[in-house]
Amino acid sequence: MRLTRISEIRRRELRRAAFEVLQKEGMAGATLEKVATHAGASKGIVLHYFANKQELFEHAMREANVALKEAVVDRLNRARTPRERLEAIIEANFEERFFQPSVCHAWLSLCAEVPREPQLARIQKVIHARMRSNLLSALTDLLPAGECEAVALGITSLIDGLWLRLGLQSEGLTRDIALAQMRDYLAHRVPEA
Amino acid sequence: MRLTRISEIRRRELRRAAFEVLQKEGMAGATLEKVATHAGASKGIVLHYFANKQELFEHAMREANVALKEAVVDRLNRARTPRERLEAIIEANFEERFFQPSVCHAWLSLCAEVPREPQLARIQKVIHARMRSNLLSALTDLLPAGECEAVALGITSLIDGLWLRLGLQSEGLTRDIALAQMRDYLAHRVPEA
DNA sequence: CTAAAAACTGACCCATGGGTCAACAATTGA
DNA sequence: TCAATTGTTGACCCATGGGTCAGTTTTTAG
Repeated sequence: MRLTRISEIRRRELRRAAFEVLQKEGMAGATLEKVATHAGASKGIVLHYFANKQELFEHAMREANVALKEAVVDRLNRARTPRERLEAIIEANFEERFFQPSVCHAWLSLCAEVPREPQLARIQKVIHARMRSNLLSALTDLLPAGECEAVALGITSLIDGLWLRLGLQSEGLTRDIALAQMRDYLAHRVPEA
Repeated sequence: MRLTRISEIRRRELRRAAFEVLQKEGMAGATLEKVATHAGASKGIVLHYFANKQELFEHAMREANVALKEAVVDRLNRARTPRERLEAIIEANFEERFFQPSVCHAWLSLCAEVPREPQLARIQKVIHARMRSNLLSALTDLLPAGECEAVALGITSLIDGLWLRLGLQSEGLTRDIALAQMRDYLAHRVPEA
Protein backbone atom coordinates (compact mmCIF):
# COMPACT_ATOMS: atom_id res chain seq x y z
CA MET A 1 0.00 0.00 0.00
CA ARG A 2 2.96 2.32 0.47
CA LEU A 3 4.00 1.13 -2.96
CA THR A 4 0.88 2.22 -4.70
CA ARG A 5 1.19 5.54 -3.00
CA ILE A 6 4.54 6.44 -4.56
CA SER A 7 3.48 5.26 -7.95
CA GLU A 8 0.26 7.22 -7.69
CA ILE A 9 2.10 10.35 -6.67
CA ARG A 10 4.52 9.98 -9.53
CA ARG A 11 1.78 9.31 -12.03
CA ARG A 12 -0.08 12.38 -10.93
CA GLU A 13 3.04 14.53 -11.13
CA LEU A 14 3.66 13.31 -14.63
CA ARG A 15 0.07 13.83 -15.74
CA ARG A 16 0.20 17.39 -14.46
CA ALA A 17 3.57 18.04 -16.02
CA ALA A 18 2.26 16.70 -19.31
CA PHE A 19 -0.71 19.04 -19.22
CA GLU A 20 1.45 22.02 -18.34
CA VAL A 21 3.95 21.35 -21.08
CA LEU A 22 1.02 20.99 -23.46
CA GLN A 23 -0.11 24.49 -22.59
CA LYS A 24 3.07 26.03 -23.92
CA GLU A 25 4.32 23.59 -26.49
CA GLY A 26 1.34 21.97 -28.14
CA MET A 27 1.11 18.27 -28.86
CA ALA A 28 4.02 18.10 -31.27
CA GLY A 29 6.28 20.17 -29.06
CA ALA A 30 5.38 18.32 -25.89
CA THR A 31 8.15 15.74 -25.96
CA LEU A 32 8.63 13.09 -23.31
CA GLU A 33 11.94 14.72 -22.51
CA LYS A 34 10.33 18.08 -21.78
CA VAL A 35 7.59 16.52 -19.70
CA ALA A 36 10.14 14.58 -17.69
CA THR A 37 12.34 17.63 -17.14
CA HIS A 38 9.34 19.72 -16.17
CA ALA A 39 8.40 17.10 -13.61
CA GLY A 40 12.00 16.92 -12.41
CA ALA A 41 12.52 13.36 -13.59
CA SER A 42 14.14 11.46 -16.41
CA LYS A 43 12.55 10.44 -19.65
CA GLY A 44 12.83 6.80 -18.68
CA ILE A 45 10.54 7.23 -15.71
CA VAL A 46 7.77 8.61 -17.87
CA LEU A 47 7.73 5.43 -19.91
CA HIS A 48 7.99 3.42 -16.74
CA TYR A 49 4.62 4.73 -15.61
CA PHE A 50 2.94 5.21 -18.94
CA ALA A 51 3.14 2.76 -21.81
CA ASN A 52 3.65 5.48 -24.40
CA LYS A 53 3.10 9.11 -25.22
CA GLN A 54 -0.55 8.66 -26.15
CA GLU A 55 -1.37 7.03 -22.85
CA LEU A 56 0.34 9.81 -20.94
CA PHE A 57 -1.67 12.52 -22.63
CA GLU A 58 -4.81 10.46 -22.41
CA HIS A 59 -4.41 10.46 -18.64
CA ALA A 60 -3.56 14.15 -18.66
CA MET A 61 -6.81 14.87 -20.45
CA ARG A 62 -8.72 12.62 -18.09
CA GLU A 63 -7.37 14.41 -15.04
CA ALA A 64 -8.13 17.86 -16.41
CA ASN A 65 -11.62 16.63 -17.11
CA VAL A 66 -12.01 15.32 -13.57
CA ALA A 67 -11.06 18.74 -12.21
CA LEU A 68 -13.78 20.38 -14.27
CA LYS A 69 -16.27 17.73 -13.28
CA GLU A 70 -15.55 18.29 -9.60
CA ALA A 71 -15.98 22.02 -9.99
CA VAL A 72 -19.38 21.43 -11.53
CA VAL A 73 -20.43 18.92 -8.87
CA ASP A 74 -19.26 21.26 -6.17
CA ARG A 75 -21.39 24.11 -7.41
CA LEU A 76 -24.34 21.86 -8.20
CA ASN A 77 -24.36 20.71 -4.58
CA ARG A 78 -24.77 24.28 -3.43
CA ALA A 79 -27.52 25.07 -5.93
CA ARG A 80 -31.10 25.02 -4.67
CA THR A 81 -33.31 25.86 -7.61
CA PRO A 82 -33.20 24.59 -11.22
CA ARG A 83 -32.14 28.07 -12.24
CA GLU A 84 -29.25 27.95 -9.81
CA ARG A 85 -28.26 24.54 -11.11
CA LEU A 86 -28.13 25.94 -14.59
CA GLU A 87 -25.97 28.83 -13.46
CA ALA A 88 -23.79 26.50 -11.43
CA ILE A 89 -22.94 24.42 -14.49
CA ILE A 90 -22.14 27.50 -16.52
CA GLU A 91 -20.11 29.26 -13.88
CA ALA A 92 -18.02 26.19 -13.21
CA ASN A 93 -16.98 26.20 -16.84
CA PHE A 94 -15.73 29.75 -16.50
CA GLU A 95 -13.86 29.52 -13.22
CA GLU A 96 -10.65 31.48 -13.39
CA ARG A 97 -8.39 28.49 -12.97
CA PHE A 98 -9.95 26.90 -16.05
CA PHE A 99 -10.84 29.81 -18.27
CA GLN A 100 -7.30 30.82 -19.19
CA PRO A 101 -5.65 31.02 -22.57
CA SER A 102 -2.93 28.55 -21.70
CA VAL A 103 -5.38 25.98 -20.41
CA CYS A 104 -7.41 26.48 -23.53
CA HIS A 105 -4.36 25.93 -25.70
CA ALA A 106 -3.78 22.59 -24.03
CA TRP A 107 -7.40 21.60 -24.60
CA LEU A 108 -7.21 22.66 -28.21
CA SER A 109 -4.14 20.52 -28.74
CA LEU A 110 -5.92 17.54 -27.23
CA CYS A 111 -9.08 18.17 -29.22
CA ALA A 112 -7.09 18.33 -32.43
CA GLU A 113 -5.94 14.75 -31.77
CA VAL A 114 -9.41 13.42 -31.03
CA PRO A 115 -10.15 12.35 -34.60
CA ARG A 116 -7.07 10.15 -34.66
CA GLU A 117 -7.07 8.83 -31.09
CA PRO A 118 -10.04 6.72 -30.09
CA GLN A 119 -9.16 7.00 -26.40
CA LEU A 120 -9.33 10.77 -26.49
CA ALA A 121 -12.57 10.51 -28.43
CA ARG A 122 -14.02 8.35 -25.69
CA ILE A 123 -13.14 10.89 -23.01
CA GLN A 124 -14.60 13.68 -25.11
CA LYS A 125 -17.78 11.70 -25.51
CA VAL A 126 -18.10 11.22 -21.77
CA ILE A 127 -17.58 14.93 -21.20
CA HIS A 128 -20.30 15.84 -23.66
CA ALA A 129 -22.70 13.28 -22.29
CA ARG A 130 -22.27 14.51 -18.73
CA MET A 131 -22.67 18.12 -19.77
CA ARG A 132 -25.85 17.33 -21.67
CA SER A 133 -27.27 15.31 -18.84
CA ASN A 134 -26.56 18.02 -16.27
CA LEU A 135 -28.10 20.69 -18.43
CA LEU A 136 -31.18 18.68 -19.28
CA SER A 137 -31.89 17.88 -15.66
CA ALA A 138 -31.95 21.59 -14.88
CA LEU A 139 -33.76 22.62 -18.03
CA THR A 140 -36.67 20.20 -17.77
CA ASP A 141 -37.99 22.27 -14.89
CA LEU A 142 -37.58 25.53 -16.75
CA LEU A 143 -38.71 24.90 -20.29
CA PRO A 144 -41.25 22.89 -22.27
CA ALA A 145 -39.88 19.43 -23.00
CA GLY A 146 -39.55 20.10 -26.70
CA GLU A 147 -37.09 22.92 -26.21
CA CYS A 148 -34.70 21.40 -23.72
CA GLU A 149 -32.47 19.58 -26.17
CA ALA A 150 -32.04 22.62 -28.36
CA VAL A 151 -31.19 24.90 -25.46
CA ALA A 152 -28.76 22.37 -24.01
CA LEU A 153 -26.97 22.29 -27.35
CA GLY A 154 -27.05 26.06 -27.47
CA ILE A 155 -25.44 26.40 -24.08
CA THR A 156 -22.69 23.87 -24.70
CA SER A 157 -21.95 25.33 -28.11
CA LEU A 158 -21.75 28.81 -26.69
CA ILE A 159 -19.40 27.66 -23.96
CA ASP A 160 -17.21 25.81 -26.43
CA GLY A 161 -17.21 28.75 -28.80
CA LEU A 162 -16.16 31.17 -26.09
CA TRP A 163 -13.42 28.80 -24.98
CA LEU A 164 -12.17 28.44 -28.51
CA ARG A 165 -12.13 32.17 -28.94
CA LEU A 166 -10.19 32.59 -25.73
CA GLY A 167 -7.58 30.24 -27.09
CA LEU A 168 -7.35 31.88 -30.49
CA GLN A 169 -7.58 35.51 -29.64
CA SER A 170 -7.13 35.98 -25.95
CA GLU A 171 -6.89 39.76 -26.10
CA GLY A 172 -10.22 41.33 -25.48
CA LEU A 173 -12.07 38.31 -24.19
CA THR A 174 -12.28 38.33 -20.43
CA ARG A 175 -14.01 36.02 -18.06
CA ASP A 176 -16.56 38.75 -17.36
CA ILE A 177 -17.41 39.20 -20.99
CA ALA A 178 -17.80 35.47 -21.44
CA LEU A 179 -20.07 35.18 -18.42
CA ALA A 180 -22.07 38.20 -19.56
CA GLN A 181 -22.54 36.48 -22.90
CA MET A 182 -23.86 33.36 -21.21
CA ARG A 183 -26.24 35.40 -19.06
CA ASP A 184 -27.41 37.25 -22.14
CA TYR A 185 -28.27 33.94 -23.74
CA LEU A 186 -30.10 32.68 -20.68
CA ALA A 187 -31.97 35.94 -20.26
CA HIS A 188 -33.41 35.66 -23.74
CA ARG A 189 -33.72 31.92 -24.15
CA VAL A 190 -34.63 30.76 -20.65
CA PRO A 191 -36.40 33.83 -19.24
CA GLU A 192 -37.09 33.81 -15.52
CA ALA A 193 -40.61 33.49 -14.25
CA MET B 1 3.79 35.55 -67.60
CA ARG B 2 3.34 31.99 -68.73
CA LEU B 3 5.92 31.18 -66.10
CA THR B 4 3.97 32.63 -63.25
CA ARG B 5 1.03 30.62 -64.39
CA ILE B 6 2.71 27.26 -63.91
CA SER B 7 4.10 28.27 -60.55
CA GLU B 8 0.69 29.53 -59.46
CA ILE B 9 -0.96 26.30 -60.53
CA ARG B 10 1.60 24.28 -58.67
CA ARG B 11 1.32 26.39 -55.56
CA ARG B 12 -2.43 26.03 -55.54
CA GLU B 13 -2.22 22.28 -56.01
CA LEU B 14 0.15 22.04 -53.10
CA ARG B 15 -1.94 24.28 -50.85
CA ARG B 16 -4.97 22.12 -51.57
CA ALA B 17 -3.06 18.91 -51.05
CA ALA B 18 -1.76 20.25 -47.76
CA PHE B 19 -5.26 21.05 -46.55
CA GLU B 20 -6.56 17.67 -47.61
CA VAL B 21 -3.78 15.76 -45.93
CA LEU B 22 -4.41 17.85 -42.84
CA GLN B 23 -7.99 16.63 -42.76
CA LYS B 24 -6.94 13.04 -42.28
CA GLU B 25 -3.56 13.23 -40.63
CA GLY B 26 -3.49 16.28 -38.40
CA MET B 27 -0.59 18.67 -38.23
CA ALA B 28 1.96 16.19 -36.91
CA GLY B 29 0.96 13.50 -39.37
CA ALA B 30 0.87 15.84 -42.34
CA THR B 31 4.42 15.36 -43.53
CA LEU B 32 5.87 17.07 -46.58
CA GLU B 33 6.26 13.65 -48.12
CA LYS B 34 2.55 12.88 -47.77
CA VAL B 35 1.53 16.27 -49.10
CA ALA B 36 3.82 15.84 -52.09
CA THR B 37 2.58 12.34 -52.83
CA HIS B 38 -1.02 13.45 -52.48
CA ALA B 39 -0.37 16.20 -54.99
CA GLY B 40 1.43 13.76 -57.28
CA ALA B 41 4.78 15.42 -56.88
CA SER B 42 8.05 14.95 -55.04
CA LYS B 43 8.96 16.32 -51.64
CA GLY B 44 11.58 18.54 -53.20
CA ILE B 45 9.01 20.47 -55.19
CA VAL B 46 7.08 21.39 -52.07
CA LEU B 47 10.12 23.10 -50.62
CA HIS B 48 10.79 24.68 -53.99
CA TYR B 49 7.51 26.57 -53.79
CA PHE B 50 7.26 27.05 -50.07
CA ALA B 51 10.14 28.01 -47.83
CA ASN B 52 9.18 25.51 -45.14
CA LYS B 53 6.38 23.52 -43.65
CA GLN B 54 4.94 26.42 -41.69
CA GLU B 55 4.67 28.57 -44.77
CA LEU B 56 2.91 25.82 -46.69
CA PHE B 57 0.25 25.37 -44.06
CA GLU B 58 -0.05 29.08 -43.58
CA HIS B 59 -1.01 29.35 -47.24
CA ALA B 60 -3.31 26.38 -46.93
CA MET B 61 -5.16 28.13 -44.11
CA ARG B 62 -5.26 31.36 -46.07
CA GLU B 63 -6.81 29.67 -49.08
CA ALA B 64 -9.43 27.86 -47.03
CA ASN B 65 -10.27 31.18 -45.48
CA VAL B 66 -10.61 32.84 -48.85
CA ALA B 67 -13.09 30.16 -49.90
CA LEU B 68 -15.24 30.88 -46.87
CA LYS B 69 -14.95 34.60 -47.43
CA GLU B 70 -16.11 34.25 -51.01
CA ALA B 71 -19.08 32.17 -49.93
CA VAL B 72 -20.08 34.90 -47.52
CA VAL B 73 -19.61 37.68 -50.06
CA ASP B 74 -21.58 35.72 -52.60
CA ARG B 75 -24.55 35.36 -50.33
CA LEU B 76 -24.28 38.91 -49.03
CA ASN B 77 -24.56 40.18 -52.58
CA ARG B 78 -27.86 38.42 -52.97
CA ALA B 79 -29.23 39.64 -49.66
CA ARG B 80 -31.63 42.59 -49.74
CA THR B 81 -32.57 43.30 -46.13
CA PRO B 82 -30.42 43.44 -42.98
CA ARG B 83 -32.14 40.30 -41.84
CA GLU B 84 -31.19 38.55 -45.03
CA ARG B 85 -27.61 39.75 -44.65
CA LEU B 86 -27.50 38.23 -41.20
CA GLU B 87 -28.84 34.95 -42.51
CA ALA B 88 -26.46 35.07 -45.45
CA ILE B 89 -23.44 35.25 -43.16
CA ILE B 90 -24.68 32.40 -41.05
CA GLU B 91 -25.71 30.15 -43.90
CA ALA B 92 -22.40 30.61 -45.65
CA ASN B 93 -20.67 29.25 -42.57
CA PHE B 94 -22.76 26.12 -42.74
CA GLU B 95 -22.57 25.34 -46.43
CA GLU B 96 -22.19 21.64 -47.00
CA ARG B 97 -18.76 21.87 -48.56
CA PHE B 98 -17.47 23.59 -45.41
CA PHE B 99 -19.48 22.07 -42.61
CA GLN B 100 -17.95 18.62 -42.71
CA PRO B 101 -16.11 16.71 -40.02
CA SER B 102 -12.96 16.33 -42.08
CA VAL B 103 -12.80 20.02 -42.91
CA CYS B 104 -13.36 20.77 -39.27
CA HIS B 105 -10.51 18.46 -38.28
CA ALA B 106 -8.18 20.38 -40.53
CA TRP B 107 -9.30 23.68 -39.01
CA LEU B 108 -8.85 22.32 -35.54
CA SER B 109 -5.32 21.24 -36.32
CA LEU B 110 -4.53 24.71 -37.63
CA CYS B 111 -6.18 26.41 -34.66
CA ALA B 112 -4.15 24.32 -32.27
CA GLU B 113 -0.99 25.79 -33.80
CA VAL B 114 -2.17 29.38 -33.62
CA PRO B 115 -0.66 30.07 -30.19
CA ARG B 116 2.79 29.12 -31.46
CA GLU B 117 2.65 30.49 -34.98
CA PRO B 118 2.25 34.24 -35.32
CA GLN B 119 1.39 33.96 -39.01
CA LEU B 120 -1.55 31.69 -38.29
CA ALA B 121 -2.58 34.02 -35.50
CA ARG B 122 -2.63 36.92 -37.94
CA ILE B 123 -4.89 35.04 -40.33
CA GLN B 124 -7.18 34.07 -37.49
CA LYS B 125 -7.36 37.68 -36.41
CA VAL B 126 -8.36 38.78 -39.90
CA ILE B 127 -11.05 36.14 -40.02
CA HIS B 128 -12.53 37.25 -36.71
CA ALA B 129 -12.37 40.91 -37.64
CA ARG B 130 -14.17 40.34 -40.91
CA MET B 131 -16.83 38.23 -39.27
CA ARG B 132 -17.43 40.83 -36.60
CA SER B 133 -17.58 43.63 -39.13
CA ASN B 134 -20.06 41.78 -41.33
CA LEU B 135 -22.29 40.94 -38.42
CA LEU B 136 -22.24 44.43 -36.96
CA SER B 137 -23.17 46.01 -40.25
CA ALA B 138 -26.28 43.84 -40.40
CA LEU B 139 -27.10 44.08 -36.71
CA THR B 140 -27.00 47.87 -36.41
CA ASP B 141 -30.22 48.00 -38.39
CA LEU B 142 -31.89 45.37 -36.27
CA LEU B 143 -30.92 46.07 -32.70
CA PRO B 144 -30.21 48.97 -30.36
CA ALA B 145 -26.57 49.99 -30.64
CA GLY B 146 -25.70 48.75 -27.18
CA GLU B 147 -26.64 45.17 -27.97
CA CYS B 148 -24.89 44.70 -31.29
CA GLU B 149 -21.47 43.78 -29.97
CA ALA B 150 -22.85 41.20 -27.59
CA VAL B 151 -25.03 39.56 -30.22
CA ALA B 152 -22.17 39.53 -32.73
CA LEU B 153 -20.05 37.72 -30.17
CA GLY B 154 -22.92 35.37 -29.45
CA ILE B 155 -23.35 34.46 -33.08
CA THR B 156 -19.67 33.87 -33.75
CA SER B 157 -19.27 31.85 -30.58
CA LEU B 158 -22.27 29.71 -31.44
CA ILE B 159 -20.92 29.08 -34.92
CA ASP B 160 -17.48 28.20 -33.58
CA GLY B 161 -18.98 25.98 -30.91
CA LEU B 162 -21.08 24.07 -33.41
CA TRP B 163 -18.07 23.65 -35.66
CA LEU B 164 -15.96 22.39 -32.81
CA ARG B 165 -18.65 19.93 -31.85
CA LEU B 166 -18.88 18.68 -35.40
CA GLY B 167 -15.19 17.97 -35.31
CA LEU B 168 -15.23 16.25 -31.95
CA GLN B 169 -18.40 14.27 -32.11
CA SER B 170 -19.65 14.19 -35.65
CA GLU B 171 -22.35 11.61 -34.99
CA GLY B 172 -25.63 13.25 -34.29
CA LEU B 173 -24.79 16.75 -35.38
CA THR B 174 -26.12 17.48 -38.83
CA ARG B 175 -26.08 20.63 -40.85
CA ASP B 176 -29.82 20.93 -40.30
CA ILE B 177 -29.50 20.74 -36.54
CA ALA B 178 -26.75 23.32 -36.58
CA LEU B 179 -28.76 25.70 -38.74
CA ALA B 180 -31.83 25.14 -36.58
CA GLN B 181 -29.74 26.06 -33.57
CA MET B 182 -28.64 29.30 -35.21
CA ARG B 183 -32.22 30.15 -36.17
CA ASP B 184 -33.33 29.40 -32.64
CA TYR B 185 -30.79 31.90 -31.37
CA LEU B 186 -31.82 34.56 -33.84
CA ALA B 187 -35.51 33.99 -33.15
CA HIS B 188 -35.01 34.72 -29.49
CA ARG B 189 -32.21 37.25 -29.58
CA VAL B 190 -32.94 39.19 -32.76
CA PRO B 191 -36.73 38.81 -33.06
CA GLU B 192 -38.29 39.93 -36.30
CA ALA B 193 -40.49 43.01 -36.44
C1' DC C 1 19.16 -7.86 8.19
C1' DT C 2 18.36 -9.20 3.79
C1' DA C 3 16.36 -10.52 -0.44
C1' DA C 4 12.93 -9.29 -3.58
C1' DA C 5 10.36 -5.85 -5.70
C1' DA C 6 9.79 -1.38 -7.17
C1' DA C 7 11.77 3.14 -8.53
C1' DC C 8 14.86 5.26 -11.35
C1' DT C 9 18.64 6.50 -14.60
C1' DG C 10 21.19 7.30 -18.75
C1' DA C 11 22.96 5.31 -22.69
C1' DC C 12 21.54 3.47 -26.81
C1' DC C 13 18.74 2.30 -31.11
C1' DC C 14 16.38 3.61 -34.97
C1' DA C 15 12.68 5.42 -37.75
C1' DT C 16 11.03 9.67 -39.17
C1' DG C 17 10.86 13.82 -41.27
C1' DG C 18 12.39 18.62 -42.31
C1' DG C 19 15.53 20.74 -45.05
C1' DT C 20 19.72 20.99 -48.52
C1' DC C 21 21.77 20.26 -52.81
C1' DA C 22 23.58 18.94 -57.21
C1' DA C 23 22.12 17.57 -61.32
C1' DC C 24 18.76 16.91 -64.90
C1' DA C 25 14.49 18.16 -67.79
C1' DA C 26 11.34 21.53 -69.73
C1' DT C 27 10.12 25.73 -71.19
C1' DT C 28 10.83 30.18 -72.90
C1' DG C 29 12.25 34.09 -75.37
C1' DA C 30 15.32 36.14 -78.69
C1' DT D 1 18.56 27.31 -82.60
C1' DC D 2 20.27 27.92 -78.27
C1' DA D 3 21.38 30.03 -73.91
C1' DA D 4 18.95 31.19 -69.73
C1' DT D 5 15.47 30.57 -66.79
C1' DT D 6 12.29 27.66 -64.43
C1' DG D 7 10.59 23.27 -63.01
C1' DT D 8 11.59 18.86 -60.98
C1' DT D 9 13.75 14.99 -58.97
C1' DG D 10 15.88 11.91 -55.70
C1' DA D 11 19.73 11.24 -52.96
C1' DC D 12 21.61 12.84 -48.89
C1' DC D 13 22.30 15.04 -44.17
C1' DC D 14 21.17 15.41 -39.60
C1' DA D 15 18.54 16.61 -35.54
C1' DT D 16 14.82 14.95 -33.05
C1' DG D 17 12.27 12.16 -30.36
C1' DG D 18 9.80 7.80 -29.14
C1' DG D 19 10.85 3.68 -27.24
C1' DT D 20 14.13 -0.18 -25.28
C1' DC D 21 17.20 -1.96 -21.98
C1' DA D 22 20.73 -3.20 -18.72
C1' DG D 23 22.01 -1.96 -14.70
C1' DT D 24 21.84 0.83 -10.20
C1' DT D 25 19.59 2.68 -6.17
C1' DT D 26 15.85 2.76 -3.03
C1' DT D 27 12.05 0.85 -0.69
C1' DT D 28 9.50 -2.68 1.28
C1' DA D 29 8.29 -6.83 3.59
C1' DG D 30 9.34 -10.87 6.14
